[in-house]
Amino acid sequence: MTLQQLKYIIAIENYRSFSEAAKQCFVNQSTITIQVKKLEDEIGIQLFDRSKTPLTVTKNGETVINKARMVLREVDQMKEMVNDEKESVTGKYRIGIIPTLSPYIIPDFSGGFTKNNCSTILEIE
Amino acid sequence: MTLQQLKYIIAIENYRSFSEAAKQCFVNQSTITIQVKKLEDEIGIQLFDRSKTPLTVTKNGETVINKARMVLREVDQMKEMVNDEKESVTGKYRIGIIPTLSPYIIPDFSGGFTKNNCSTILEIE
DNA sequence: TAAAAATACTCCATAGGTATTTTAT
DNA sequence: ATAAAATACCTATGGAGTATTTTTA
Repeated sequence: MTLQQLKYIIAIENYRSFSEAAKQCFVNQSTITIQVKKLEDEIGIQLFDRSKTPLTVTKNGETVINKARMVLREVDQMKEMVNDEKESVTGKYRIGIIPTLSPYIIPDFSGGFTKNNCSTILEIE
Repeated sequence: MTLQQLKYIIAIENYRSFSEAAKQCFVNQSTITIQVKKLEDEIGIQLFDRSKTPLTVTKNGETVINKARMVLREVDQMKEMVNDEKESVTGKYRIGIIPTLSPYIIPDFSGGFTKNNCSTILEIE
């Protein structure tokens, strides 16, 4: 099972079509066909019923696709959390400055340090 | 990002060692090294600090690994749900039988139909 | 000096592409 | 007849293995 396969089956459910899902995922139709079949083989169930047009999602398919959405949501959250943490710089900073000048030189950091305003500090230092 | 890579980083956190994680994942150490580096490159952060022995997990690493556990948990739940549904057969059944014989032939289905007891019925039919 | 991780290759499994055939409206 | 899915075949990327070198305690 790959995260790509999960994206594919979600797209298929959205568009009720292998061809359309392929377009939306920027791959060709045979890729979708093959990857869906691989996933179906791996978990041992049929996800879609292709005997009609448009295709239908099987009962098991609904279960799997709903969970697939949750999996990909977790992955997205992971990336978001990392990006948030990447921007915030943590640790201790010691700044030496003449008291009279400090209000003019040191900007407002009440919002916390970020890579942007922190690089400024480092340059001052 | 692959589900394998997520399994690798979880194993590393468990054992605080690339080599030991490799053993537990039944791959060799260079595979772990390379896959972790690929993941780190993809999400743009360092997950582990290798400059010490045993290695340490970075702050961002903790975040990612915790989320990785949640992702894999969702995947496991997906498989469980599918297996549960695979065993239960749904739909309507029509059984013809002489009333006098029914208590002797038709077993107890109060627990619902499963592939096991259902195949029995089909043979009777 | 003895571990653990990084590096340099090699191999091959497979994701994805192209072209064509089959199936369903 | 036409659009969609399946199939056959090809290519190339990358996951994993082996061997070796660099680190760290």
